[in-house]
Amino acid sequence: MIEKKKKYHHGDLKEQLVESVRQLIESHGPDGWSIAEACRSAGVSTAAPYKHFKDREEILHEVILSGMRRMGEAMQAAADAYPAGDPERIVALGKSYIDFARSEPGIFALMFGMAGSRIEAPKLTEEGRGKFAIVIRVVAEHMGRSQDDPAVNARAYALWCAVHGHSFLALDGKADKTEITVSEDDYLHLVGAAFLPPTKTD
Amino acid sequence: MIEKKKKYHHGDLKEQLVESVRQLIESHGPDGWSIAEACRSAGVSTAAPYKHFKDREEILHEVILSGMRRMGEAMQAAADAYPAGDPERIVALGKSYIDFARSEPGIFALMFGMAGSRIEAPKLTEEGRGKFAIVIRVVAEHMGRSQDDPAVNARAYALWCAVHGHSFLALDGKADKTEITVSEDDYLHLVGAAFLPPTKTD
DNA sequence: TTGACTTTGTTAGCGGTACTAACATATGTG
DNA sequence: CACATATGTTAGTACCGCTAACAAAGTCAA
Repeated sequence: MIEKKKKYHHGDLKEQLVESVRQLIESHGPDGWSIAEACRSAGVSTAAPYKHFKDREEILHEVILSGMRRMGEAMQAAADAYPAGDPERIVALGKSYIDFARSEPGIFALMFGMAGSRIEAPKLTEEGRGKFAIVIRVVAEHMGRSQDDPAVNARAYALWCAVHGHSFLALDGKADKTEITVSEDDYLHLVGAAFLPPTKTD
Repeated sequence: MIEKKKKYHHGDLKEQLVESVRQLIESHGPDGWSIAEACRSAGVSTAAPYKHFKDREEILHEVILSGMRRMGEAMQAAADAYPAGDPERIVALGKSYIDFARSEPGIFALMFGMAGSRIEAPKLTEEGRGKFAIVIRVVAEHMGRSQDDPAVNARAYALWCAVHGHSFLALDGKADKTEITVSEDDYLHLVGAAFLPPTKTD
């Protein structure tokens, strides 16, 4: 019975490299990784990755993309946990966003800080669009309006910004250690109430 | 008449290196710079910077710090352009924030994306605190309450998050090219009105 | 089965980068 | 002027991204 007999061909190198890089990013920061180090942890030579990726940036894209998919699933799950119209649904959606940022701060920073900046990756922007679509849909259902309604769009965007802004500021300790006294839960409810007054019935 | 006769001593290397790095960051992205390249543009050897900075990170700190100071001044100037209580004052403050993010996207990303992450720089967090203090003060004056009032704190924080979130999302083109239809001006007024209702008089 | 083709590894090496050590030159102060 | 200090240089180390040339393993049809 060969458990992990050293094979010449790794068998699953591409995915393992992505996972190794992900771990390195979480433990040493968005820039605290190298192809060489990921290779070491995967037990292959430093040239091996180039059979699967064009360059460093392409590896990073894959890592970010996997993060976006995880985040999208978390948001979807959070929204599904409450019925349409329940104000807590919006709050839960925001919480899932923030929770992801807190549990995977390195990837989160890369996803939205654009690390290398000016990344021209259609797949990434497409994934981002998909996540905004979730917010749009939840807001539309909450307000009982069409997803195309400008008011829905504006409020969904405002919610996104408020949640995203808090996520970012909370990460660096900007929110904890300065003079901010409002709790996260209170903040989320304040924001939800501000942009989605429950009196909306027309 | 010696204009720029090659002197052995540069005379102002420290500041010029910071400026060179700043330019490189704006033209090639937050990670698109190297000490070597900055040295080339300053006309010195690659070892020269180490007489002024401990390492790469310390150079970056200085660059980020200078950006924070510029941003703080811009915010202060924007707030000073309107009298206390004028709702446009809040909007102008938010605009100045966004304008800075747009005019210096590279530095902005580093300031809040924490690029290298986990930067333990008291001077940086202190500068950040100072900028939040501006918002607190403006909101307190607007609401006619003390700066210590929890309601002031919560609203100031919400405004900060909303503006910061928009700045970040707007930079990567996430806000322009997706289905977001609300204009920036409308967004700012919506946010301002949501958190600072003009009916506040008690 | 076998033998060609493809895939996925390897080693060796190039050029670029951060940083250090040892040395050289300018500046300022008694 | 003499000497200490500040600020530059050259030379060298170690690491990294990436490529080229080669080797082993998997695939598939005759």
